[in-house]
Amino acid sequence: MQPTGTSEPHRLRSTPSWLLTQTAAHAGRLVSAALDRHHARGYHYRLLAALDDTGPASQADLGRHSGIDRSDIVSTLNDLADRHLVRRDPDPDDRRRNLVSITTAGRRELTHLQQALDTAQEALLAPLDTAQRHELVRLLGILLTHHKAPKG
Amino acid sequence: MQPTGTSEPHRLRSTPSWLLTQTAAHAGRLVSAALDRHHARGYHYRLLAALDDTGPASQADLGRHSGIDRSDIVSTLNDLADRHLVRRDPDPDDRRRNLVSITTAGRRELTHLQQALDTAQEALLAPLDTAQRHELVRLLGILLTHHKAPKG
DNA sequence: GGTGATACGTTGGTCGGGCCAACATTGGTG
DNA sequence: CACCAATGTTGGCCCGACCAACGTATCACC
Repeated sequence: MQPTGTSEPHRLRSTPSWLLTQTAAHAGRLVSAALDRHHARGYHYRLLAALDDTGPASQADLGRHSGIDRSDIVSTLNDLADRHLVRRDPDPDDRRRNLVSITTAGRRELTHLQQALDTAQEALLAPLDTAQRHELVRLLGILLTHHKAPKG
Repeated sequence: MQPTGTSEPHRLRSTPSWLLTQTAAHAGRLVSAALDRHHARGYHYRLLAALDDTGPASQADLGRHSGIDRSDIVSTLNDLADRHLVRRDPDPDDRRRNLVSITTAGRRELTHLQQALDTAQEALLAPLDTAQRHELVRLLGILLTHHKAPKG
């Protein structure tokens, strides 16, 4: 691979943050395309997934769980509620909170999104064998854990 | 990994694209903060780095080289030119092209940005040992190569 | 040599994800 | 009771990644 025409500067090619953001961009394109076919975006999936994992929860909790800002939760939830994939009921025990729960249709939709996502993962990781995939996930997991709990 | 309080859904935690985009987000925050101290953004660094690597080049070539859209090259180059970090001269051999070259001040600025970025990389990769860092870079490189040359 | 396709720089948008500030309401604690 | 913290919501901002369109210039082909 000589400096033939159009490859990245080696300066960037060996910069971890560049590799990360670029690979993430590719991943994002695959994921967006997959979700788009179901008229959904990343936030929609994330919220449904979080909801399915935790059961009914307040919007603030959902936000913390999925890494989405409180304010972004609102509009995403509006979308999902409009399509009846989610229900928003006042929490009787704390009138500040909304108790958000996933509906049957929501769970069904989540299944579809999940399938689409799984396919996208496969496309993303195509050039890696099983061991490499696990190693990648492991390394990324270490980084993620480290940078989200800096207090330790 | 028990459902302890406020961690991500395991569903997401084992999804490569999620790990990638989240880690990339953390990386992006570190990098942005580092560049911000020099009043620069990612595009500024990328362009300077590409320019320093390739030598004087047309905007289109710079775009291909750095993965930045032609249209975004324009405004970024405007910024850099305003600060005299870059020069834009008409290419005598092809009057469609601008020949963009990095100035001495630009090269000096690039050095500063590079130092800031190196520090950010270190912070980003802190929890990984040397072997793990290399492995991560290697795996990401494989993915990147694969997804940018789908013809192979 | 003329003509049609292609490349270039530029303008002016769009979109998604990640943020932040502010405010009213409600809850807990001194 | 007074105060502070949390919640939902509105309305904004930024950055990176794109896309369509246009005028100008160049190239390839007949």
